[in-house]
Amino acid sequence: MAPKQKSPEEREKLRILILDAARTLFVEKGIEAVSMREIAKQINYSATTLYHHFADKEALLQAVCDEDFLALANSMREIMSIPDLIDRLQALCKGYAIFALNHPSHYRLMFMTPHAPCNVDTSKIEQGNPEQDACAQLKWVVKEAFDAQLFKADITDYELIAQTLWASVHGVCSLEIALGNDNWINWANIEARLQLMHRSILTGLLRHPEQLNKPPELN
Amino acid sequence: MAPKQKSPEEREKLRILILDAARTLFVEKGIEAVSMREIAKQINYSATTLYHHFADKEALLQAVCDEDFLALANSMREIMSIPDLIDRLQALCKGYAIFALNHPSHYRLMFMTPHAPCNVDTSKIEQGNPEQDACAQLKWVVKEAFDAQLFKADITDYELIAQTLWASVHGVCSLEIALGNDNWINWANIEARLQLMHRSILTGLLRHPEQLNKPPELN
DNA sequence: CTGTTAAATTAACATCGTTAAGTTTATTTA
DNA sequence: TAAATAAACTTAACGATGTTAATTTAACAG
Repeated sequence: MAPKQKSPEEREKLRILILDAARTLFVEKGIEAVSMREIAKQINYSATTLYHHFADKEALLQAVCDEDFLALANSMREIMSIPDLIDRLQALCKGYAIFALNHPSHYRLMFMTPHAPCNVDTSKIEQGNPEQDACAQLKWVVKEAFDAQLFKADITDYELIAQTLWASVHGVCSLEIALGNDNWINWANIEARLQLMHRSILTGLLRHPEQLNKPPELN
Repeated sequence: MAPKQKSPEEREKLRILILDAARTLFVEKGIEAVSMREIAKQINYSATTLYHHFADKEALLQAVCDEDFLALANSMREIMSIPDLIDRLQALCKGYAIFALNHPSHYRLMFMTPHAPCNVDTSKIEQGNPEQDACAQLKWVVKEAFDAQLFKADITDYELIAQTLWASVHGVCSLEIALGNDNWINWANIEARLQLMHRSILTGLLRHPEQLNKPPELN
C-alpha cells in the first residue's frame, strides 16, 4: 500500500518473508497444490512481487530447499566429528533419514522428482562441497572407511559403496514418503524398517559386521 | 465429426485408443507436461470426449498404469515358477528393477508420488492379489523363504523382510529415475549399483549368504 | 414423422504461471 | 525548489490448464 525506498536489509527481509511463507505452505499442502498467488496473499503482497525476488516458481522452490539442505549439512557437520568411523557412518545414515522424514516435501523435491539435467548454476549450494552437501559428506566418510579397509575386500569402488548406502536409506525413506499412508500395504513400523535396512546393508558391506553390535542412539 | 450409435466393442475401442495415446505421451514427455487437450488432439477428438471415458486426468493416469502393472505382474508370473526359492527371490528383484527402469514414468507415478491416502476403490488392480500385484508376489516368496528358515534367525517378521528387500531395489531404481541424469553425482554404472545392492542386502538378510554365489542372469 | 438417447462438440469457467504496463513514492539531479 | 529517475509495488491481462454446462448431430424406437 505504501511503497518506500528500501534498504538492502529491508529487501532481504521481504525475501525471507516470501521464503518462509512459501516453505510453510509447501510443507503444509504439498508443492504443486500451492500457487504463487496464494503465497503472495499469505504475506499481503501481489503475486507479481514474488517475481521481483525470484525468477519463477521453480527458483523460489529451489531457494526454499537450498536453505533446508544447508541446514541438513550443518546438522551433519557435528556428526562428522564423531571419532569412530563406523559410528560416524551410522550416525550419518540416521541423520539423513531423520531429515528426510521430517522434511518430506523438500526431500521429495530434491531426491524424488526428476528435473532438468541439472540446476547447479542456479543453486546456492556447492554440490560436492562436504560443507554444504550431505551426499558429499557420506562419500567422504565412506572413502575414509574404504581406505581403512573396513569394507569387504572384493568391493573395489568406494563411490559405488557410498551410492549403495545412500540408495538403501533413500529406499526406505522415499517409500515412506510416497506410500506411507497407503493402507493396502501392511507397513511395519518405520523405525523397524530403517533399522533392519541399516543393519542388513552394513552387514552385507562391512568386512567385519560383528563391529556393528553397538548401535548408537541418535533420536 | 460423425457421431453414430456405438456398440460396446466400439466404445471399448475408443477407450483403448485414449489409453494408448495417453501412455505414449506420458512416457514421451512426462506426466505433468501432457494436457488433456493434447491427448485428445492426438486422436482427433475433443478434450471433453476423454471425460466421457475417464472421470478426470488422474483416473486416466491410473488406468494407464493399471494396464502396465498387470503386465508387470504377468511377466512376474513366469518367474514365480522358478523352482529354487533363492533363485526365485533374486529373479523377482531383478524383474522388478527392469520394469522400473523401462517404465520410469509409470514407476514414478505409482511408487514415487504421494497420492490421496489410497485409490484402492478406483483401481482395477486387486492389491494384495499375487496374480495382479508384484509386491504381493514378493511378499509371498519372502514368506516361503522365511518359513524355510532361510533368513537370519533373529529376524522375526517376514513382512518387514519383504519391505526391506523392496526398499533396497526401490532405492536404487528411484534414485536412478529421479537423479540419474544429474551430473553432479559421479554415478557408478546402474547395473553395478543394482548388483552391489542386491548382493549386500541378501548377504545381510540370509542365514547362509554363501548360497548366493550362483547369480542367475535374466537380462 | 416424432420423440428419445447416445456421442460428440463448442463455449465457457476458474485457476494457474507469468508478463506488460502502469502507479506511487523516495531519491537524485539541475 | 522543480524535474527527472529509479525503486517498489499493483492492476490487468495473456495463454494454458483441468473441468463442466449447454448444445448439436446422428441413430434408433414407436
